[in-house]
Amino acid sequence: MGNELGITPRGENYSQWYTDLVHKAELADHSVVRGCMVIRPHGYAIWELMQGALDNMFKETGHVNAYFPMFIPKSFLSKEAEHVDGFAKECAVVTHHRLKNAEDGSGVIVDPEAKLEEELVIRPTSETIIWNSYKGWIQSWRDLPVMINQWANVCRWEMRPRLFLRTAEFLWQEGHTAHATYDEAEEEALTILGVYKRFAEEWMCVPVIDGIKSENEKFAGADHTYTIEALTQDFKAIQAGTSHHLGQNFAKAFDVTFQSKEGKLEHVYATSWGVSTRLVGTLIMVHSDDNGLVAPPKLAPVQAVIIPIGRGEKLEAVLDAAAGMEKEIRAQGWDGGIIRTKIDKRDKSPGFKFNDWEMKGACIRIEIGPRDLENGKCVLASRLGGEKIECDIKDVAAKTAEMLSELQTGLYNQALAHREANTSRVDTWDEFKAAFEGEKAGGFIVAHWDGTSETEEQIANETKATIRCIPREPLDPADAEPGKCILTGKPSTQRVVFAKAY
RNA sequence: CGAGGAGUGGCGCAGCUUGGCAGCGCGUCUGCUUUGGGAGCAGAAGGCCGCGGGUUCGAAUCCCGCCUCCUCGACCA
Repeated sequence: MGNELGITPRGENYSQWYTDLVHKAELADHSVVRGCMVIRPHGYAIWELMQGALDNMFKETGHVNAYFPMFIPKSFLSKEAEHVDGFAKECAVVTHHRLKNAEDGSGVIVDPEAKLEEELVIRPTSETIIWNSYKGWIQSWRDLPVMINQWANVCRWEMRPRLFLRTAEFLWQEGHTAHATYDEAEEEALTILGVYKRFAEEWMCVPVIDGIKSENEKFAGADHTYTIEALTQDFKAIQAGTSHHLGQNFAKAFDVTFQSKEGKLEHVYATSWGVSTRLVGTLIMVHSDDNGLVAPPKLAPVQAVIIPIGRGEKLEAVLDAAAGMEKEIRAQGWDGGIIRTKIDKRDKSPGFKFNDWEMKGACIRIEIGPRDLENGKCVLASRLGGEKIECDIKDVAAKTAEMLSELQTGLYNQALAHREANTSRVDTWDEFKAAFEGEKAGGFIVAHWDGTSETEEQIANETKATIRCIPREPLDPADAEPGKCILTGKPSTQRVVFAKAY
């Protein structure tokens, strides 16, 4: 830890800052199980808000929720060759179904007689088990499209976990759709990409580049993969969401066919798409500061915190006023809901509470004490900027709502400015290498590439930078002009986005 | 899997070199005073020093074996 009270500053050790913040803001703990985390109520509240917003968007675009088992027969994984290659190395496997007491009294052991006939893989993703079901549900063009989402946990046995960003078990949503035509599946993949981009930018205040993954980086088993990519404060890219067009790969692997209007038997076209609790990590990485969590108002568990100041008889009057304010602020509403408001009545000093709520990312802090009460005033401070402003008590609800709106746009603008300041174009290999060397190096580097996997691999080997995506819309019109590959000098049709990634 | 580091009250750590009453800070509990940027004083509770073995009159400390975690690599839909 940086010191007893605060957290390690970002400039001193960014990784440590992130870990300190997650702990001190009470978002999550490391579990006793390696690679797994305990998501604490304050962190889970952010995830619930994300779920709520995304779930609405999925339903508005025609999807329904369902739930499939977490255990997948091992044989299912081998049905799609690329898919198993992509996940085999990180699967947890269930081999037995019973424990028993050891005969020597040393404790509990796995009962060797309870071995499963077919081992079960704990889902790293659910394509295989879901497509097994779809086979039974889809016979005719009338059964299509199938547009199902599930909220679930998945397990990927990662070698190097990091709270929220990469854990062995994580929470996510995964959408799995089936369509009659390639074009329809393509439209679906892009619709979801749009949902993800809108969620990142409008809810999380995180500007993202949306684009298509290179062959090296695409999902195992996909025809092609779309992604949204964000930039952190330490100049690395975070893949924040992906939407895959699976073509007919899984339909062929699981033999899912339908009779078309013309009476022909055809394999269906598929998509899958997901975002995970990694979004919580992304949120932290993009916005938070040396005083703790900075949460965008739409996703902040506490949008306004009222801190009553005073003691004895005077405190009673202050608490009365605070209760009245809380009621008005909630009723005021913002963004189509109540303003999530809390009065901090803990027996702690005001200074402690100020710091504590900054750590936990409360958007607006409202101070009220005897001094204010006499004048009919209170003091407001936004989590961004933080300067105190005086406000009439009668106006506090309206002012709070106004400040939430300012914070929501302010955070987005700040993150966008950071991304723009750290997005650059280079045209020579020396410049390119230099861009990724040293402590503060990185950011998005927009450069020409000859389109081959070999070149991408060589670039990654020498610089650790990978192609984050080929943007759907050029970030700058000139990016769409042809040029020469940064490494090989061969012809390139357009610039692509490179970065070191989390 | 490779290289480093660390396991000692709830949390963070010192003590180990040179064996001799298990300590400190934070937190917790009690009381009094305090309250506009992490309050003060007084008192209290709380530990099988990661596990197993060895050396010794005596081991947190020395020796051997094992386990776990962290950091940095490698790996990574």
